[in-house]
Amino acid sequence: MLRTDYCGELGVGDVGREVVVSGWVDRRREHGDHLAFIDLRDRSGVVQCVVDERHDLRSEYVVRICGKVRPRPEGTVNPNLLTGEIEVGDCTVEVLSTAEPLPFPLHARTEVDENVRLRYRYVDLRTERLQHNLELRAKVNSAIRKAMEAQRFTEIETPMLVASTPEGARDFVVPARLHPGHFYALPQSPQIFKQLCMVGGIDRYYQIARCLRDEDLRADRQFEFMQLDVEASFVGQDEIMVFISEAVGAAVAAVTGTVPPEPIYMSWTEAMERYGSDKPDVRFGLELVELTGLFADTTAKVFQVECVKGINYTGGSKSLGRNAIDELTRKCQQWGAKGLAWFRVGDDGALEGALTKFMSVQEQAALGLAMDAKPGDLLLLIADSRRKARAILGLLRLELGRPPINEGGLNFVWVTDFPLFEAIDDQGHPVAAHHPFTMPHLDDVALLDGAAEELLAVRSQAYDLVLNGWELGSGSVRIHRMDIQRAVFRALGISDEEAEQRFGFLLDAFRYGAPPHAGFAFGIDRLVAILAGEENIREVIAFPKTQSGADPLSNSPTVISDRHLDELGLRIKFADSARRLEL
RNA sequence: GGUCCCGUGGUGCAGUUUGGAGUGCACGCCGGCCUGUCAAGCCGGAGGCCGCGGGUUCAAAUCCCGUCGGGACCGCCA
Repeated sequence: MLRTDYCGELGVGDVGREVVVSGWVDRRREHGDHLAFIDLRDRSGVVQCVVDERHDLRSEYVVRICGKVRPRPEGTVNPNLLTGEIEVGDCTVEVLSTAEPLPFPLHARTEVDENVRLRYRYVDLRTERLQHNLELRAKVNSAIRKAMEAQRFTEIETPMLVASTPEGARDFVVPARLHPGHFYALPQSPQIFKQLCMVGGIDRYYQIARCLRDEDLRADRQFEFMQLDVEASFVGQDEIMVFISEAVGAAVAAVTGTVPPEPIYMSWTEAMERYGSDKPDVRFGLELVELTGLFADTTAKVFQVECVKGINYTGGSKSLGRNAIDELTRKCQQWGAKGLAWFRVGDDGALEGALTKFMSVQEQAALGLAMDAKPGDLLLLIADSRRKARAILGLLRLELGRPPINEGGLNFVWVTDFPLFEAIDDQGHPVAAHHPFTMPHLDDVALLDGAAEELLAVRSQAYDLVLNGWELGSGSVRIHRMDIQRAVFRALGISDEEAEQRFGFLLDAFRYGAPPHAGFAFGIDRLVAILAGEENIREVIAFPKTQSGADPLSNSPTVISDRHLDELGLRIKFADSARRLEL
């Protein structure tokens, strides 16, 4: 027998038992020929085994140890170890597998280079950090499934090889061998299929679905990611938010043991005005202050713009020197600002800054009052279009005050009343904020035939769930009435023919009895990362890719042979030297 | 497409500002000693294309240009 018990689960209750434990040699402490302590590690933890005879045991050897559990002698109990009250004595050791020294230490007291960690991911997976994170992830998945099933949702699997759609993110594409010159796409999300499920009478669909988007990677974005994907018939926004809150609450409870605090509800406009972001991080202040009215009659040219907003960086006048402020200015410019207007608040409460000479005394006083300026504060202002001023101050706010992801508890925010269209493009057509099947607010449907500016005022029945400043997911009530769908397409500048071509099969389906329906999807990697206190979703994914989309472990992506290409009817247009070298 | 940070024995770092022999620290590794340790201890030892290429210089880890790799971010992600 290879094992009777897990190492980390042995305790005083096992004293006297003959046990067999197997695992990796975590640490060894040898005292000559007749005494050695072996910390044996498996997924459950570590137990000390006392070996009385000589063995050539090295770190990370895989061994099987038979022995008898006994209490540790007086004075040798280790309170730092879960199994520290006992040890396994009278051990016989069998080496199951030897091991070369690891490429990096498992008990790193500092971070190891990520390239090395990924190249030897199978070693990295042995660390307590990743073992814990992956266990946590499994608990989240399990809790979500139970919660969705309890709410009478049915798990449905949708295809991985789907049709490419021009909307949205860049598709990953798969050549169709049986149809030369044709391609499948890997799904960005099961969006259309889950709506078809509603037409199909599934009523409540869910799936923990793999989604793929060929966009640049970030700390919170991988090519592949997992979503809890949900769609339900005969319900609206409020019911969906309850379904999702239940699932997320169950996941949090499964991990932390307590239900999360009630979410905050906030309109999109409020989020943009107060936090400069549609994913507001409400864990800290530094809220944006509206100043446009204050400068209505200003003679200062920089403030004669659509919008002036600012942040009072409390105490910033003392903590930030001129270089630091210049650095902030440079960042704001990189984000698209023309500049950053700033004022120190002097000990007497008066504003000091390059722009004061263009401002009246009244303006300076009103600015100080509006921003609740105290001596030592630093006032940071952006004057620009409303859209830019909000966005840039939103980024500046995070730069100045964002706490680590694991601080401040779990702050869920439902952001509601997103606009249906987020901007007007070069051709004068509005750009859909969510997707073109999103239901407008019924009160705003009449505006759909209006001018471009009116269209931007159309609210949608779309909603996002935000946690500690990360967008967890988004959803919407879908259009199930052809007249409204046509009006939205018309507003988007999509002709009937074009709509038929692009979304024909969905529109066809809607002709045969489509129930009112709504849905949501949220990113499980992000939820797990936040629950694990990780700033980066790579830490909660077993085999992630680097920022350049490569896998140092398996060396993907790779070139493929010419024979392989021929079979698929493909020819490489830009063959670089690397490709020629490898083949 | 763009901005910024990093690259030095297996690992983590210092050294780069102000050029002067691969100079140092901690961990790991190898050998020896050691019967109650637990990040064991003590003694000894091995291990380097300073990411790569070019340039400046009497002389480059150090300065300059390019390039590759990793990371953070902007754009992008309906």
